[in-house]
Amino acid sequence: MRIAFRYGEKTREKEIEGGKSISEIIKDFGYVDKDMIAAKFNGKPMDLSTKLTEDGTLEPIKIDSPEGVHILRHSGAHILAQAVLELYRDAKPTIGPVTDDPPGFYYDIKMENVSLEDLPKIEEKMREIVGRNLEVIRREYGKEKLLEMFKWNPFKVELIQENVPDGSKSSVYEQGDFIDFCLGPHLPSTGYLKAFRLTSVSNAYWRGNENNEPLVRIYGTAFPNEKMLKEYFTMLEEAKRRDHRKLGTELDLFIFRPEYGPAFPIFTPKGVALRNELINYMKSLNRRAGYEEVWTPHAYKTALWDKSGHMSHYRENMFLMKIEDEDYGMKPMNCPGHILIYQRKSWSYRDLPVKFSEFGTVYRYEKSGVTSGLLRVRSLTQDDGHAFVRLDQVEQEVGILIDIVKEVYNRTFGIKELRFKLSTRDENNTSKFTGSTEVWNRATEALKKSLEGRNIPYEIKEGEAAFYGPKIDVDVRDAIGRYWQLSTIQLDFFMPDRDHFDLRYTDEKDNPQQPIMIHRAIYGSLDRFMGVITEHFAGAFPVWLSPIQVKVINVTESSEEYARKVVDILSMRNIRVDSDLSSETINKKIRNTHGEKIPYTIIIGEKEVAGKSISVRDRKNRQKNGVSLDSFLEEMEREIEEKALDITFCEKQE
RNA sequence: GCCACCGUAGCUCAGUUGGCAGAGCGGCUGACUUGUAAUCAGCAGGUCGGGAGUCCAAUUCUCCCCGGUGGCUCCA
Repeated sequence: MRIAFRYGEKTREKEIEGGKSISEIIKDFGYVDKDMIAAKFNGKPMDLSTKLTEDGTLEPIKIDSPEGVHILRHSGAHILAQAVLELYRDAKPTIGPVTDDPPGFYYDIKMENVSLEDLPKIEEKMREIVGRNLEVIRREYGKEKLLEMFKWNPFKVELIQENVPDGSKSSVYEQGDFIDFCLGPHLPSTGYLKAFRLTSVSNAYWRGNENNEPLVRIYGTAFPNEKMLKEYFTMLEEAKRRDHRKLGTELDLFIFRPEYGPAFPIFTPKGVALRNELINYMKSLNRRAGYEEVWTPHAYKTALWDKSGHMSHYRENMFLMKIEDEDYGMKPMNCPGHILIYQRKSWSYRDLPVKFSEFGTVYRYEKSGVTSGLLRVRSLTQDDGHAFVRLDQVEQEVGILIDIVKEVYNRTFGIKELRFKLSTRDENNTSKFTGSTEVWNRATEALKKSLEGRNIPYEIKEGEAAFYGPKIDVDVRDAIGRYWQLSTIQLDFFMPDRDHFDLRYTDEKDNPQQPIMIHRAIYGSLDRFMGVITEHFAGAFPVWLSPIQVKVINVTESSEEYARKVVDILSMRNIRVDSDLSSETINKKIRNTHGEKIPYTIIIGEKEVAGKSISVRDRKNRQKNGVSLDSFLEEMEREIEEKALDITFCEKQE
């Protein structure tokens, strides 16, 4: 057979006798590399032990390549399962995949519960197995034989039944006494797994369904070398320091009182300062985009929620109550309120689009297990808005919104990593979606065009549209690498229709028409957004957002009066200023102001009093002495006005 | 919601054969008057998440609640 061998830029070709293994063939080419753990044959990853019988191209897979790491981790999962089986005889491994996010692997195992303290023991057993350097052997068997081999493990039996067609063969991987039903490929031997660690233990259900058997999920990760493993854990610790729950407490932005309201955030003065800045900024963007601000109540009779469809589609997430023998519901969404405002008069096609915005606080019952800090809560304030548009206006309106999303995230907040998702109707299951195919298609096309016209890469999530229309969602990562949905742009043909609110406008031929509603939020939820930016900035907010923008500290009592004067001037200029004029040492005061991540600290001592000046220190430890208060104010007001991401006063030349 | 782990002062955490509850930070008071990342001393602060049980005795053991954290199909 004819084999081409490619590494790097070079390709060589040779006639090879059929039936030789990949590692033998590669050796024939004179290639030796101890980091090679597998190879691609015609682009498909395979074990080094695979025997080739046909022509093709071979390429080595090195342990530090993306494919190599994947194989490494997959073998890590197998070694984990082997270790568990050696320690817990009754354990029954189920599935053990590689995960990208977090980078690593897990194995779901039916076994007695283990805690974090058990992990070192399992890890040690894994090291022992690695030390044995067991050869990893791939074997193929027919379905009957596989079922026989795994009859002790009902989960594997189920997997075999499901994945191996009758009469066909599939593979298992064997290392020492351990054997697993698996497609592979894997490391040549267990000794290649050098840098790994078990990270956590959790719980999952067979096939992710809570009605199925609970399984113990053990997480681990592996890297090509110790150095990369260490770096990964350093990065994780850094992420923990950025956790908004920790920073929120330290910086005094919000509190929770779970005994009175689990997952109901309470915002303190500093948190509200930040929140108000976010709100004011979004209000200006909304005005620019033609949204008129409105305000609607927090509760309505359920009659409204019946009409909007929430009572039938969203009931289990609603806070319901009875008042004077009438049923009421806290609002889970603002849209019906905005519809009432639309309905107050009649509209011509010339009036559209009609757009309303509201910082509307909504209440949603979330299952207790899914709430998380500010990122998933039960009372949240949306920067909500609804546009009532004609079908021919959808593309333009959505385009305006996408531009705002980009401006807000990329430019103003410096968040580059956005994930756009287009959720569409599942064509094979149209029953759960309302409206005509034609309208769906045209609307979905309009969303696509708005994205593609701006060269925005996006994922299509088929079947994940809301029942009332397709949508674009934007996700952002948190400190631990989890994605959270923030912005959303949703099309809705459902609430305006005859069965619901029967919205109208009059077209150019004097016929009644139904507008399409666009539900949109840029921050999504202010609460979640605050959590995300707290982690993004690691609590060191740009000046315009900082709850405290400047702190004034004095060196001794003799400079107190002058310091107070500086504080007064700053606060008259609408700067959020704090001061520490106590008898603590200057060292301590500086330390504190750094801990509070305050952008600028003004230091007042005898020299400043004498020179009618100030000294400014920023949170990056830079300092400018003896400058005028005016020049500082001017620069700071510029930073606030421009929403500058960086603090630069102290780096400017005199 | 389900499962695992966890719950001690405002915050971070100690506290083992079950025997009167601790530290640091923060707060308050006083002394000190300090020039660039923790001055010193004293004081206050806890139903050991809540309830029930076992025991002479429970923060500690058992059970039930309430919360928090992580996870709940990235398939073999």
